[in-house]
Amino acid sequence: MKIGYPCINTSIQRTTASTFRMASYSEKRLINTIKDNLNHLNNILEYNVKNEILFFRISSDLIPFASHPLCTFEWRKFFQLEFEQIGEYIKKNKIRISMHPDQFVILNSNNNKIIENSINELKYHCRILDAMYLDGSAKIQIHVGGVYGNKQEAINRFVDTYNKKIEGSDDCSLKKRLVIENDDRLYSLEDCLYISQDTGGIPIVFDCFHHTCYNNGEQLKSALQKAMSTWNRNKDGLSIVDYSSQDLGNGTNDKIRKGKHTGKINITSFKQFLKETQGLDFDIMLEIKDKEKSALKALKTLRSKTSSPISFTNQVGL
DNA sequence: CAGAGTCAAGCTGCG
DNA sequence: CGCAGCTTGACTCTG
Repeated sequence: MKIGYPCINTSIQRTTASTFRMASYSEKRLINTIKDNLNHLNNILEYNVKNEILFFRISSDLIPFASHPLCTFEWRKFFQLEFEQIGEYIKKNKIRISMHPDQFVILNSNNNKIIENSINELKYHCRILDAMYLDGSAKIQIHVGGVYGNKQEAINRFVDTYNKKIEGSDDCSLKKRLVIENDDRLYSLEDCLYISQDTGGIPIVFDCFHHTCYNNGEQLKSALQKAMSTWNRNKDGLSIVDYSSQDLGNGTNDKIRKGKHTGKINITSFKQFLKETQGLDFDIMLEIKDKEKSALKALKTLRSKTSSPISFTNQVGL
């Protein structure tokens, strides 16, 4: 079991800008930004290894405008050496890597142009992981998409796009990396399981918090086991679980939307989660605003659990 | 230099 | 109908 956090490290000072506006686009600016971003990624990974955080989600902003027609620069070729070095570091330290494209990636859109743009964006994510020569355990996770007034049709469109348009060639390993995640309003775990079957087994990232927002009455552990059954441990690595909890606000504002992520980890809830899922092994991505701070706390909690007389079968580093 | 306005991209539910 | 929310505010202009 590894514990990780997404995209940003709040403890590492950064002086350079990580992205820029389209109006400021130039090849020179692009190259400089990518250089800084790769350097910064390297610093984060070193921080993580030093602190034994061995799971990390790489930001989709690593290469600004990568899937935009405006960007014709061959960044993969230009930075091949840097990508390989980072990849070596990742493999040497057995770091788990994932990516999560943003909300604009919609494979079940009823507009072909949006599907095309989405696939280009997915290919961009895939090229990063391929450039680092990471295996199939380095995943790209997306949501199923919109409902458009008819869920069954929307699901069918997702399956159709996946089966016909997602490549699985050596050149682009997208199919072996792509995984779906249950969301908090539209596609439940049950919907995802249905899609997994129809796609010949796309793995499901179990988002624990989303599951509490939207479910079909399954208990946590059995729900998690169902999601885990869609993963092939040899090809896909350990199952990934997204963990967060509800933002309860500061007491003065009780209108916080259901589904909003919390600012920092609640250790009592986290312990409860570990207790309820005892006996299962998976990697946990903490979707929590204070990032590495919560990851450090969670790791400490996990360690104290594993070394306590009440033996947990979850073990760090497996 | 601080604060406000704006930023490539989609969809949904709320007020 | 505008806006917040989504994995994350950051960049850039104005005064």
